[in-house]
Amino acid sequence: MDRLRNHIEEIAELTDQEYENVKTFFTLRRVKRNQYLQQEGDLAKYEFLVLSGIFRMFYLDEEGKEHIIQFAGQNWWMADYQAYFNQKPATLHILCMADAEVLYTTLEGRETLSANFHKMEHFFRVKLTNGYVAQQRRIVSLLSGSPQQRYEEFGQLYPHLMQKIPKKYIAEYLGVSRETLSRLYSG
Amino acid sequence: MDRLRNHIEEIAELTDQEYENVKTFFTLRRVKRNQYLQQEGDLAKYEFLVLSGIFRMFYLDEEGKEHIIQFAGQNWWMADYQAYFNQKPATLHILCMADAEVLYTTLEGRETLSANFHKMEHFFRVKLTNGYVAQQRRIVSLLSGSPQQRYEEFGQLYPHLMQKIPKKYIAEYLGVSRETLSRLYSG
DNA sequence: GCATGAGTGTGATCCTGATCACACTTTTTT
DNA sequence: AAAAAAGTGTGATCAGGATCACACTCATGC
Repeated sequence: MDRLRNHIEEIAELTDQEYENVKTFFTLRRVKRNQYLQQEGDLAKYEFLVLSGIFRMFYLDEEGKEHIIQFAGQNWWMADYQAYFNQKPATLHILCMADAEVLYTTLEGRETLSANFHKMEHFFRVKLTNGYVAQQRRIVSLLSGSPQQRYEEFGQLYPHLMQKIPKKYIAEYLGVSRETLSRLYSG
Repeated sequence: MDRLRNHIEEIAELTDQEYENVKTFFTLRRVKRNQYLQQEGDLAKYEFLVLSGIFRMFYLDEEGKEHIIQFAGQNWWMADYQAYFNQKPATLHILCMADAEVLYTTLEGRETLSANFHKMEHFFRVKLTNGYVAQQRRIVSLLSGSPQQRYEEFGQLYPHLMQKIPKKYIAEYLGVSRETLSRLYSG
């Protein structure tokens, strides 16, 4: 279970003792394909670090259409953060797309770790920074790019996801119908 | 110039001595309407905390069309963070829309403050958290909302900006033409 | 205070991408 | 191995919103 340690130490080195303490805040959970990690309406009590497998997090609109906010593969963190940070019911679903293992923690865990270990606060800040930048880039892409451009950009940023994930869902991530996406390369 | 202190202390209390040190990392700059704080191609050396005035940050596409990533009013932080964190040339423009005062700092400033003061790392983490949540919400809105819904949501979230900012730019923020936006309420 | 430019409303037309429909393939499940 | 379900390609049609054009109002800067 040192995968957690390796992951953290990409950003912040921990002593053995520190790590022993840190790891008590995380719990392992195995999830099978098509299981929900969270559904709309559930209290967003946890956030997840994906150790293996793939997830998608999406908003289900009034017409029952999915809009994918995020995919998450190995070493990605994932939560409906709006709900999580306010400890409110989630508005997003998190669904497993390939058998997975995740570590989960609570908001209290995150905040306690941040308060007790400057290193962990640093770790979370850096992670958040990266996430913020990725989202800013995505907003630019959604506002200004054609479906074509968005698709190509996705392929460049996430080549591994491109292979593993059905085009259908990539379309939902890009905000384009699957038919239109299909015509981008077959047409 | 205690506006900085007040702003920080909404999240982290500082001793006088700490604050004296912290403030040396910030510099004040006055900016007039229609001045650029940053243009595409400039090294993204600074990030900005707006003390007064209003800015817009936008991407200028190949056809010369603006796509607004963010507005920033009092107490908002703003930068082309993708460029800033990598110390690369900016791809976004930052333009003053109403006479303003800003404090600016450098990436080195941010990182030094974070390393030297756990409190400041906390401050930045909390700020980033809020920004991350706001962006996640915006992505949901862009993916799933009609222009109508996006417009209403904007009005609810930012009533003050709604009043002060020409509709034209709100349209650019929402990813809708100004004509379409106009017809949403006049039609 | 006048002139220029910026912002806005509104009609007419166009076009990109959504939707609908269906056939075919591949993967999962039992 | 068969059956069900999920994913994909592609044609036909539709529609939401973009674009173009122009008139009018309101700031703003000289």
